[in-house]
Amino acid sequence: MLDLKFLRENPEEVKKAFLSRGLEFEVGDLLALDEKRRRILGEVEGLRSYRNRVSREFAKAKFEDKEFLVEKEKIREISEKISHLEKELSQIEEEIENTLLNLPNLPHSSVPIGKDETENQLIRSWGKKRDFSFEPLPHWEIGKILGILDFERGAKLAKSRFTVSMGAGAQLERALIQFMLDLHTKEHGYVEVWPPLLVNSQTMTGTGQLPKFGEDMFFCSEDGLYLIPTAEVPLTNLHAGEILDGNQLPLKYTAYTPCFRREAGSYGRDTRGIIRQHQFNKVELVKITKPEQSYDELESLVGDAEEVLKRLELPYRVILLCTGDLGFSSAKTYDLEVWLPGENTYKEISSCSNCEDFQARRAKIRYKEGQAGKPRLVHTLNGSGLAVGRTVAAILENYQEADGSVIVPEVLRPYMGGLKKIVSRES
RNA sequence: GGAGAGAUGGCCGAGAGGUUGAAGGCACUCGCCUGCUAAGCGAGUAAGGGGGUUUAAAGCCUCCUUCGAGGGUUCGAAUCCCUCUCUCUCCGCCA
Repeated sequence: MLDLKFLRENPEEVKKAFLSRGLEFEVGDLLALDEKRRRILGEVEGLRSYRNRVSREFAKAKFEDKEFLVEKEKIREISEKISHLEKELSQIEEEIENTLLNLPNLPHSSVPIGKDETENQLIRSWGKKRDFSFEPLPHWEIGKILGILDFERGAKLAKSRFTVSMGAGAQLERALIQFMLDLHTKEHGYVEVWPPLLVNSQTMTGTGQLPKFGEDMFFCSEDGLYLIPTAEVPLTNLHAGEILDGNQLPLKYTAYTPCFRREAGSYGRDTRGIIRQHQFNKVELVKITKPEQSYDELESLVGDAEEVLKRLELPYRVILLCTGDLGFSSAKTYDLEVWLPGENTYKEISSCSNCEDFQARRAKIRYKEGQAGKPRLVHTLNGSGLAVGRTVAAILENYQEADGSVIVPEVLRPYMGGLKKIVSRES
């Protein structure tokens, strides 16, 4: 959420920042509303102050005095006026809140200006694309040949964009989750969390999914709960409403969770394979930091995610998103894109963002340095470390052999009972 | 799902219509005292918002709000009434 004070003092800067995201927003109305709010607030407070003072005197007064009765009537009228103004005030405040909740974050100054993904910046590439002596297949073909990915039965059980993983396919998901969690907890210092997969609307508002993106989520209306689209939601909101001890920052959390997305409006994109599913596994990384350390922490967060790809020996590149491609809550985002030889393309497999105080302001996550001083908003960061389904796809495509079998990456073998090669399953 | 009890500051806990933003304790901070430690003595320690002061921040001054959330009664509500949420105990159900 945008800081109203910042907007008040830098209206032109804010306008320009939104424009760089492709959002035309007239700040004038909001500022006028804010001015009106402060005017009425001043009036209400003055009246309340008067009422409080007189009421306190009543405590000592004789209740039968004529003066008391007259004054009492007067205060009654003032109270009516107050409640009238309060109603107006809360309407204005709601309108302001509503507007602010629907505005995206401001891009960081290091983010390149650009209108869409074509203007994203390549930061670095890693790994060598393998030379195939045969035509590499896309992962859905390999999955079918091996009998480890079943799209028809997924659609039968639920609907399209649901897939059943069988045998080594299911095992591969589990092995990857275990491998990633072990890496992040044992070597990168993250605390493992197993959070609720259903959360309430307040939590969804804290990280920015609501009110704007309700359509993208599965919602259980009976209970007012949403299925999480990413573990970023419960992890970041863990400390919602809290004032943390500055000495404990940064906090680093990791969680494996299934993620649920309705993918409304993505018809026709990635319709084949397991790249875009309604339900997928992901290991998420979240950091809660002081403002002055958040950009260093973003770099190391990206490194933590990259390490997974390096150990799996999957070629990838790091992309810095331009202003026009930036997510709603993010001030700066790096995407990791893994090489998919079967589809001859790079595909996003991780997205690492610094949300600065955007989510912290919504979720009221603050910290205090020692005894003295005011609470300050923390910065929140999140990144995939990694999307598990897409990692499976990348392994199938990068490690495929001419006979249709797939070599198991070395680091995963201990997690697969020593399995070195996935061969066709007798179905 | 049924019955009952409860929700107060960083924590524990008093408070039952009127200078109570809230006794007391614990914890913490600063000072004093003391070979060290412990104890003792003194002072202090909630958050949000508006306005003022300041180049700005910090700080300071001032006002308002907040005792789970929302609404009501009243000149005045932590205290009375209603609704909701959550926690605990017992019963039922259940992996």
